[in-house]
Amino acid sequence: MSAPARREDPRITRSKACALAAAIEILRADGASGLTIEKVALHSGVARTTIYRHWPDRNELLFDAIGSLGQALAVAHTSDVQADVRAHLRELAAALKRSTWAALLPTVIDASAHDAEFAALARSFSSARRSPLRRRLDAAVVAGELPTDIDTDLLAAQLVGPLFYRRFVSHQPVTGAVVDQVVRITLDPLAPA
Amino acid sequence: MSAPARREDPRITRSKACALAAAIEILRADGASGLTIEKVALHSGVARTTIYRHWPDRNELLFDAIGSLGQALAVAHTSDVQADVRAHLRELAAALKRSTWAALLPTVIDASAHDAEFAALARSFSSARRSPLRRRLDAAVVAGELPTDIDTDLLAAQLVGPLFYRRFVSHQPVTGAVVDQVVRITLDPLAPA
Amino acid sequence: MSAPARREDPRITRSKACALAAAIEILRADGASGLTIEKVALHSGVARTTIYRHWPDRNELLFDAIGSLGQALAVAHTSDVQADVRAHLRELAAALKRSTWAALLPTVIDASAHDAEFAALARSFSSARRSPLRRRLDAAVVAGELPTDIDTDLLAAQLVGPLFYRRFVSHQPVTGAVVDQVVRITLDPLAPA
Amino acid sequence: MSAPARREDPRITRSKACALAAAIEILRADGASGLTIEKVALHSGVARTTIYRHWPDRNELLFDAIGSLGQALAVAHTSDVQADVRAHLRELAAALKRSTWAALLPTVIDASAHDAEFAALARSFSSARRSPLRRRLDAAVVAGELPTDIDTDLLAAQLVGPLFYRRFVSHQPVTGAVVDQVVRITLDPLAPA
DNA sequence: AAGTAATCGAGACGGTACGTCCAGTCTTACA
DNA sequence: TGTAAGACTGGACGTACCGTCTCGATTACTT
Repeated sequence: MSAPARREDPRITRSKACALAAAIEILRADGASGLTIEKVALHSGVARTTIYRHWPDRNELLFDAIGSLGQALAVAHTSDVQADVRAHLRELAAALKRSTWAALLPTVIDASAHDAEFAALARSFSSARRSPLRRRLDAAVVAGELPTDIDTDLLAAQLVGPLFYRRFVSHQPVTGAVVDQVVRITLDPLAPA
Repeated sequence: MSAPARREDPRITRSKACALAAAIEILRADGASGLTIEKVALHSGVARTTIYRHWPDRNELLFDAIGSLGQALAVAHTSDVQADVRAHLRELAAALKRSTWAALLPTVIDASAHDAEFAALARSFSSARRSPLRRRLDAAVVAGELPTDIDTDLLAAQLVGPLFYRRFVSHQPVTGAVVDQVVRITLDPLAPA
Repeated sequence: MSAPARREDPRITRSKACALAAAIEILRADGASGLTIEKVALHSGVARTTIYRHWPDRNELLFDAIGSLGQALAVAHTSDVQADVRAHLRELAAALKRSTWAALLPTVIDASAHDAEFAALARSFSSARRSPLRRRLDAAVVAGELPTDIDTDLLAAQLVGPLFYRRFVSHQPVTGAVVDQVVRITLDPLAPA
Repeated sequence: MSAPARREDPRITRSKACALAAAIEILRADGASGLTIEKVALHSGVARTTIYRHWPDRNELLFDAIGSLGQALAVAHTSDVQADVRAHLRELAAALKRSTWAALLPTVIDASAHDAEFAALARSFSSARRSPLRRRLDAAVVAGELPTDIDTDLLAAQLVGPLFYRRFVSHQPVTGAVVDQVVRITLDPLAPA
């Protein structure tokens, strides 16, 4: 929001950036359990000591590295909710399949179970990601495309939940057909007669 | 497939049982990241060496400890699918809230992302858990309570997915109202006219 | 020996004085191994950088701090060498027991073994300290109180050496009786008949 | 005294011996301040962890390394005290000049000032070294070669003290002439008429 | 009195060593 | 033979200082 009163020492900026980049790289390659301060120092050229100067411990670095990853997907606002939602879920399905974000989500989820800070991160992550969809649904309610007696936040969960479930719990593919059935069964009946 | 030529040495049985019990205990208390061979040895009285004799490494022990936990929930078979499903989801919601199984699921999910063996475990876990529900839905299709042109496996995911999503991803409560809306929106329209 | 071309910047003077004072303080409290640039900076309020500006490294600071400590003991010049020497050795014994100088001497000795500069410091230290005694002995030779065929420098060592030995090597007390026997055995037979 | 109830695990014996040997080697080369667990591990091939298993910290290892060094010099027992003492002091002078023991003595002395354990080591060191000389002097007293009203322990200090003083404090050479004057001035007058 | 230069504090940086914890392998001695 | 006990190598942890290095912000001197 507001610009920092004074700008950060460029050396700090540089060190942090280097370390973070290396951390993300390692994360991508070896997963969260492979993220080691030692390795980050080696790969980034930043001294171990310096890394500790900026992140109190391994977890904080992991946290930051993951935190610098989330990127919400936009949702189109045409006159057809179902089409908009379907398009969004297709993008989500693709992201779940390929993105680094999806690859690290299990780690975040697991860490959330034991660490309050991570839980907050995870929450903000998912709510930021969910909110575009939810806003679209709210708009649909306003537009009379959906009934008013409905919890749109939960509805959003009903739309994306099955995709997450198949991706992470049942380890089944998230195909276009899957998206289609989810959207059809969930939204079709809600459309005004 | 053939029965073991000789019954297992009772000492081995004992050592394994002790170690596993201690492992589960620790898992419950400190989470998966706190599961240390060292600690298991200490708490169980079984020597570190012995543990290594029965489990090649920490992960295998973790695997076994978690594997000895899964317990599928039964689904009633009355004449009312919706009621049966609703009851099942309520139990699931409760399990998600309180059970050790739910507490360790994130760990399994995370481990699955990096370890094929864990992925298999997770898959079998979830399919075993999902199958009673799926069988109930299949029965409903046969009974004409649900249309035939539907992927019941995916339908099951649509029913449980939102619950998992709220529990682990968005960290929102999984209340009775949640279950109700999910069941209503998903199954109501599928009921025969 | 020539006066500095220009007076030193008062800020430098102040910084040096503060740092040195703090260094001596720490030396007294924690011994030489506890003397840390970091601590000096903290205790003195002088920045670490500034300290490094005036002393190339930790050893130089240690060197200066110790160097600002030496203080030769005077020797009386009455007509009785033995009495004068005895009085001097008594003072020395007291200094060995209590003074900061004595507390730090082992450090100087040790450092001397590895560092030429320290060795020079130690040498000048001890020779400055020894010289009053030696001058008194020389005077005694001139006065005919001692034979002329004697190495007075070594004789001085024979007088003070046993005291140092007991203080630092054998860790035995240096009492008045000790001083008495040393003086008696060493100087008595040298007196003219 | 008593043989250990059970003999030590040969692996321990080996590890300790290797580490200690490397430590002494390093001590000889770099002095006590250069003795680093890291270096010992590297040079000895013994793992750092193992070293810590046997010595709680760097100081203990230093202690042991130095402690395994002391070796008292014998004193001859002919009918001539002065000659015996002179020979002994000559050997001592040589040891002071060349031996590892002498090279490390300043470190021991310094450490003794701050560490009670080291002080004890130093004391036992020097008393063991001094005792042969003292015994010789005692024998001389019994034999009537020396007066009975004399503290032989202090007399020993009077003989060796000047040598230590010149070696470590005044950094002057300890020549044969030095030994001669010390013996002559100290013992000559004590001889029976 | 203003302008220049020296000195200062604050603290980031790459390093070395510390002492700790745990992993996974191994050896020895006991039932 | 299997187990308990525990030593071993090895990797990473997080901490404390080291000595070097920018940076503005004073503070002293100079014209």
